[in-house]
Amino acid sequence: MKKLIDQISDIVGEAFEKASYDKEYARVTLSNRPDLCEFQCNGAMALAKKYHKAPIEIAEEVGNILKKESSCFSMVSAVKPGFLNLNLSEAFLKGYLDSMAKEDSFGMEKPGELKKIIVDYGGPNVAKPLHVGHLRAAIIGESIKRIAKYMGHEVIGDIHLGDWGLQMGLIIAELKRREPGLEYFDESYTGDYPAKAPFTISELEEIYPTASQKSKEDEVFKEEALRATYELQNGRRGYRALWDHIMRISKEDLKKNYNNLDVHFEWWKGESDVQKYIPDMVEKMKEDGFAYESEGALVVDVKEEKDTKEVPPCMILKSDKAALYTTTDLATLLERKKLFDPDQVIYVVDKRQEMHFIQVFRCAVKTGIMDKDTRLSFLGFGTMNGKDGKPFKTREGGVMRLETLISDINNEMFKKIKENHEVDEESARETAKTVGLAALKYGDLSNQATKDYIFDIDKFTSFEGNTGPYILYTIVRIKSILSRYCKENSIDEEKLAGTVSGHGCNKADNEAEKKLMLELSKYSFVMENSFNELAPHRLCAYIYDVADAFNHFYHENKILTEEDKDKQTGWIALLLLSRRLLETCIDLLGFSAPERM
RNA sequence: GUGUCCGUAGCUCAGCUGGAUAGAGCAACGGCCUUCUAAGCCGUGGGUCGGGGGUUCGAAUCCCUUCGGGCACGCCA
Repeated sequence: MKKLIDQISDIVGEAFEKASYDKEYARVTLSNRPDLCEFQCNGAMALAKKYHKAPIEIAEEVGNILKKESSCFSMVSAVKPGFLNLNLSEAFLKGYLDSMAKEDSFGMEKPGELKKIIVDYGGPNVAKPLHVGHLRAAIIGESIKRIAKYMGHEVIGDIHLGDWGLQMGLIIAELKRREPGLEYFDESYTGDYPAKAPFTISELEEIYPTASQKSKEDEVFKEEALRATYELQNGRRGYRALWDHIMRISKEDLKKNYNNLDVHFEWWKGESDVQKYIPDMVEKMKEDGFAYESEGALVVDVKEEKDTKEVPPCMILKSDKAALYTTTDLATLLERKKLFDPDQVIYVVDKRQEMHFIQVFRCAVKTGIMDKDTRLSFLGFGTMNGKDGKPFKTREGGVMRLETLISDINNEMFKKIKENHEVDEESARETAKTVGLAALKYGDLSNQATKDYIFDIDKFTSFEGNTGPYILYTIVRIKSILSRYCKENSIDEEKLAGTVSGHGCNKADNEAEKKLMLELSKYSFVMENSFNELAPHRLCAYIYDVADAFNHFYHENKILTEEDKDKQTGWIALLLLSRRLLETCIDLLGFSAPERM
């Protein structure tokens, strides 16, 4: 089904043609003056010069044709300089919404070309707890992934673990100092290693920062860590066994934490998975003449003529011949090409890494790791700041763990729920979790991803105004009316949609009802837009508008006590559509609504 | 220094490929609960869109310049 705005543009376009004007100028947009009209076409003003005619004349001409020949507008008027103002007829709007209600995805057309897309988000390091720095990648990435899937693309989310390199050596070295007697450190040991790890996740989380700090102060220890890293990477049995333990325990913990955020990855790949590609990849770059030595390191030039600034060469190997971040990212692309052959890879990463990814993308294309027509997208997000405008910290100045943040929010929500209603402990806890997650995610996603934003726990948990809880509250209201309606009329709730589908919505008979219907009709337009721009905040703004329109409608019309049963049925159909649409949208944002709150 | 992003109401943010009187939320003030959840609704006040030029019939939006801030600029990830 064509988007409403396109349908109208087509109709206006025909009128343009009939008046022998170029129909390219007939594009209709949403009105920026809702007090004057619902839609507008500004084409007449742009055409004036071309046809040497006053814009208002053109607008009037086209307007007259529309008035005569089209039944889909309830108002057509040409105004002042040359605006063509349009209001949709109630019958046309009803027809459009009824089609939306019947079709999959509310009639949104799938893109002509379905793509294979990898979304790279997450990027946590093993053995380190998730902290607020990981939050944005998880929230934004998950939403982008869900939206892309919804559009019909084949999408894979990859966590891309930081599970290789010095950090692992540090942990092993520190462990060796603490418990040198363990069999993992005995090189003559040939038996099987224990199935149980010699540490818990909380010990692991303490070991890493300790070791990291120590390596900065203690040269000898640093040497040990480097050596352990080297030995691990060269397959020392005991170290490999320890690494396996670290990975297993960490992944388990990560999974638990990401599950709490309702964030899920299709691939749990990491840096370690692609090490095997590196030697051949580097060798080929040398053979093909792309990689050369510079200041002892192996680099590939990636600067281009159109650059406005200096783009340093992409470093493949350090002067000590060790691989680095860039190398691993290139090898990762190589593997992705091999395993999935994506049309697009979207990196949801801190925007400070932009230069690095420019280098990697260019190098990958230049050296033939990726095809030229594969789209490599960098979605850089801004920093999460505290109320003081500086990077978010705990009161003590440390990094706040994600777990702490989530439980703080949930507790605050729980308190609020208990204050508002009499509910039992267990269901209040459950609701608090659902509402808390919505508050957190909506608070993040409603801001433009690329900008820094102020993370204000008080604001998010106050849940008044433009917040996740407000959206949920609206949905809960709708659900509540629908279930009462079913009870009063002895209808099985499951079958309600079928019962009213023949009737459909009403031809709006009041301003509030029409406003809601108009908002709902924008759905496909907004959805496409937020995918094309990788902008979940557009979806947030939209559902806020829908919720706002619904609440207005709710206060203007008493649905359950309406005596005109025909009208009431139409409203129920409208509510069903509103609920389904809102629930679809919040699912794409990564949260859900409770039954009551 | 070079590059890049940002600067919109007291605060936090929107503003679609330039369009008619710049919008929300919070905070402030005033209304609305015997009727579908008041986590709601309605209303009032609050802005020379950092400054200055330019392009255009028309600029918060495009270009230039200037001021202020964030960030990035070869062996960390």
